[in-house]
Amino acid sequence: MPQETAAATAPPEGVPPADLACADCPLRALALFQEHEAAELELVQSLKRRDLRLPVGQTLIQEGQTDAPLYTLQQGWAFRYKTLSDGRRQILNFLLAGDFIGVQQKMGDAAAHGVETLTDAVFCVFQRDSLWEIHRRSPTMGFNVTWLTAHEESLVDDSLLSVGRRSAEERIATLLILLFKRAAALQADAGKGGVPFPLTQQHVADALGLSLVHTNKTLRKLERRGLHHIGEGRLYMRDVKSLARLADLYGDGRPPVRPLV
Amino acid sequence: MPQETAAATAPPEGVPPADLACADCPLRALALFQEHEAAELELVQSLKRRDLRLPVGQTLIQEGQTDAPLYTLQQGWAFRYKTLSDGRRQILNFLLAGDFIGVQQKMGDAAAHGVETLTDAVFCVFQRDSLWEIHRRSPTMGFNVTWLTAHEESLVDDSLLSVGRRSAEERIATLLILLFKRAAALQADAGKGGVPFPLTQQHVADALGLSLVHTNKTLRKLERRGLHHIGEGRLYMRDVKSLARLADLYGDGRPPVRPLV
DNA sequence: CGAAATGTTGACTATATTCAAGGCAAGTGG
DNA sequence: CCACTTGCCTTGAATATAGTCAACATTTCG
Repeated sequence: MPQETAAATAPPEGVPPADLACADCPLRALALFQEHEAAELELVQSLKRRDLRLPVGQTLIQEGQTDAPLYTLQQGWAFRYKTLSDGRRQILNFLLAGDFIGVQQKMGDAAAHGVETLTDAVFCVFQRDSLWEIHRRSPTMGFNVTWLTAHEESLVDDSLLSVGRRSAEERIATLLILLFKRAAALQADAGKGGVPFPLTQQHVADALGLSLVHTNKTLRKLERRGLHHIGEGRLYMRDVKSLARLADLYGDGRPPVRPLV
Repeated sequence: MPQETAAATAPPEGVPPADLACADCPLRALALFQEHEAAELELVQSLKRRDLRLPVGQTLIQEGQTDAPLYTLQQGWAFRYKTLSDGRRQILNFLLAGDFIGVQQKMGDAAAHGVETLTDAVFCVFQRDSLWEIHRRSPTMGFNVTWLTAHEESLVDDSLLSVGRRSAEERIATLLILLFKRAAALQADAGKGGVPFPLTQQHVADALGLSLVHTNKTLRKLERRGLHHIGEGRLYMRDVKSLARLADLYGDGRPPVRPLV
């Protein structure tokens, strides 16, 4: 991925918006995404305000924020999270390229969750009322938004099953498999040479409802058993079968072809 | 609630469909639900196939089922769940009157979760392609479906926070408060005399990712402390403040006014 | 009235947390 | 260039929360 060594120094946004037209969005070339009609692309294009570039570790949406716009994650990784007042944090799900962000805090409501970047990232920004405009002007795209929302819910469902009913080993195995599959679907080589893995162990712990220490020990155990390897910010699957058995996951698990807003 | 002693004996469906018109649906009288235009009601009416009555403990949608229709829960309680192959079960969320069911298993996909009744219940049945028809024929109702889906996701988000980061006591307190608020919003008296509580301790355990025994002990502890009382299938709040402090919940938490499909 | 489901409690065990300490790599500033 | 800090990873030991096992009480229901 020719990710520019983009100024981790440049503070908030910077960079002139050499925003690509939606029709030329490189994501659309991927088999993961549906083809959309010209009219639909024009609609999306007309609602898009600009690109937003954020460095690693920045907050895109603050918990409790009231006026957040809508975004599509165009490049990079991020995550949604909630925290308790004493600081305990739960990561709700990870966001990869193509994920649509902000449907939850509908109406003038406060965002019930925060969003933070895991890598340098680029977002397409839509104004707040675009959600309604999409439905009004294109039933198809409206349907797609519903689809994306339902799909994201099913990811959270999966996490809840993990956190509620799987052991630490099983949770880790599940997370590695699911993230690998999602990341691989965004690459041409389908993950032969590993996939990017920008999470720290703290992120893994916060996503799985485990402590940092226990996460570390479990991760090492699986790695020593030869099930996977993490290094230099990449994840390599060494024994998918064993991981899948641990995770109790079946099917090819290839992410379904999906719309892109 | 004039719930007929409906034949728990009558096996699957039985009962002639004395189906009420959507416009006369008693739910619409509640302040919890938005007012809808006549055209919207007609649309919903035209897509509705029939009423479905199920007794307690019946499966509405089986995990992995492929052809499930859409439903609106009209009366009674139910829940969504997932299981691992060795039987461990996680309840994803509870369904109360007005909840829309089945958006997740979009397309010809298999349902990723099951749905089971907690009480005798009545569902409005919509044919499979209604989801698209709703979007096509009414942007407003399409938007509403997106809203409902996003809203349900935010309930699952809340559960995930609980199960991932709250202690057993805190989880129970959170569940009691949230369920109480939802149930109270469906009653005229807003829960002064308690609300129905059809869950067994096993359901509570499965929703919170706890064992049955530990759930029992924690529930008893809170009850002995005078925070709540459960009896004869009803839940009474005795000390909402203490519960809310335990749960780390703020705001009036009154459920938002919502659309009804 | 007996069977089955649900609720309750105590004793024991285990998984996961907390505490503590140290290593390594990268970035910062003198 | 080199101390120094900071963030992330790693490990061992002590502790605690929650799980498992077992038994019995209570309620529901056929």
